[in-house]
Amino acid sequence: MENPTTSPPDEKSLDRHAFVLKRLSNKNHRYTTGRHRLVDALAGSDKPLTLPDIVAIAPDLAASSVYRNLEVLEQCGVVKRIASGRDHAHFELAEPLLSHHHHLVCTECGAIEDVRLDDEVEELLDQRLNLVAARASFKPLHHSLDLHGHCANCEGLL
Amino acid sequence: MENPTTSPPDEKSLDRHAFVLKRLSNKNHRYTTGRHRLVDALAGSDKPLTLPDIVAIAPDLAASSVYRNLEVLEQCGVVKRIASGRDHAHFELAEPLLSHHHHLVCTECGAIEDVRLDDEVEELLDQRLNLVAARASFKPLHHSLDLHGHCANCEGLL
DNA sequence: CGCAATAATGATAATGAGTCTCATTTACAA
DNA sequence: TTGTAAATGAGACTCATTATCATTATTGCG
Repeated sequence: MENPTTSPPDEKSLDRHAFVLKRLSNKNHRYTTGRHRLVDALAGSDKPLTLPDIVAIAPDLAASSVYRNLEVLEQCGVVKRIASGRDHAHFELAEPLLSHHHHLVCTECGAIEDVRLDDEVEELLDQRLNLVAARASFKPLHHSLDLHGHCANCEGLL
Repeated sequence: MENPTTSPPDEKSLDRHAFVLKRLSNKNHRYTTGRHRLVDALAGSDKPLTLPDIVAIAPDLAASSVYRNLEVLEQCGVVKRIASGRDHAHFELAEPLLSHHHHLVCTECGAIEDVRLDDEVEELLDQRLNLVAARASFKPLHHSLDLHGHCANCEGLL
C-alpha cells in the first residue's frame, strides 16, 4: 500500500481540505502544512489513531505541535478525541468528514475499530436520547456508542 | 441529608455487601473496611465520582489505596471506570449493582449524569451491536452510550 | 487462642501522557 | 515587501495515576 499522506489529491481530499480550511478560518486559524499533514494522516486510516500512530505515519511532525493541532482541530469540530482511559487517547476526523459510526473497543489490547449501524436504529436512538436530555434540561450535541469486548486477535490468545 | 456512608445498613446494602464479598473472594481478595467504605461512597451517589469526590466523602481513605482498590474492584467487575479524557476519571458501581444506564456528559464542565432508556430500545441496540460484532469476529461484553452536550448550568452561562 | 502466611495499607517516589513556554519561523493582509 | 499575528518545535513542566516498600491487618490452621 502506498503512503496515503503523499498520494495525489483526489476529489475527496480536496473537499476535505476545503472543509477544514473553512472551519479553521472561522476562528482565525491558519491551515498550515503541518495541519494538512495531520488531517491527511487521520484521513488515511480506517481506525482512530494515537499520537504514536500519527508520528509514525508522519515522522517529521513534532509531537508537541501534533498535540496542539489536535486540540485546535477539535475546537473547530474537525477532530474527535476518544479517551480510552488507559494509555494514549485516540483521534479521528469528526462527523462531517467521516460518516457517523461507532466503535468496537478491545478491552485487552485497546484496539479500536469502526462500525456503522442502520439509519433506522440511529434515528430511534437519537429520538430517545433527545427525550431524556430534554427531561434533564441538557442540550444534546452528539452521542457516542462503543461496544467493549475482545477483538478476534486477543480472543484467540485467551 | 445524612451522610449515606454511615447510615444503618438496609436490605439493599446487605445485598450489595454480599455480592461484592463474593466477587472479591472469587479472586482471593479480602473485603476490608476500606473497600467497604469505598463501595458505600459509590453507592451513596446518583452519579459517577472522581477520586477527589471520593476522598471528600470519605476523607480518611488514602488516595493511593482508593486508586488501588478501584483497580481491584474493576477487575472483579464491581466498579466501572469512565474515562473523561480530560482531568480525573469517573467511577461508578458496575452493572449488577447498578441497573443498566447511560450518561449525559457535559463537554463544558465534565459533569456526568445517569439516564436510562426503554428496554425496547436497549434490546434493539444489543441485537444490532451483536450483529456487527459477529461480522468483525469481535466478542461483545457490554456497550456504553454517552450523550455529549451542555448541562443546564453550563448552557445558562454560555 | 496464637502463629505463621498472605494480603492490604499508606506515605512517598516514580511514571508518562499531555500541556506550556518561548525564541524562532511562517503565513497572511495591506 | 513588510509588518503583524499565528504557528512551530524542543524541552521543561504538570499532575493524574501507578509502583514501591516497610508496616499493619486479616485469614487459615494447629
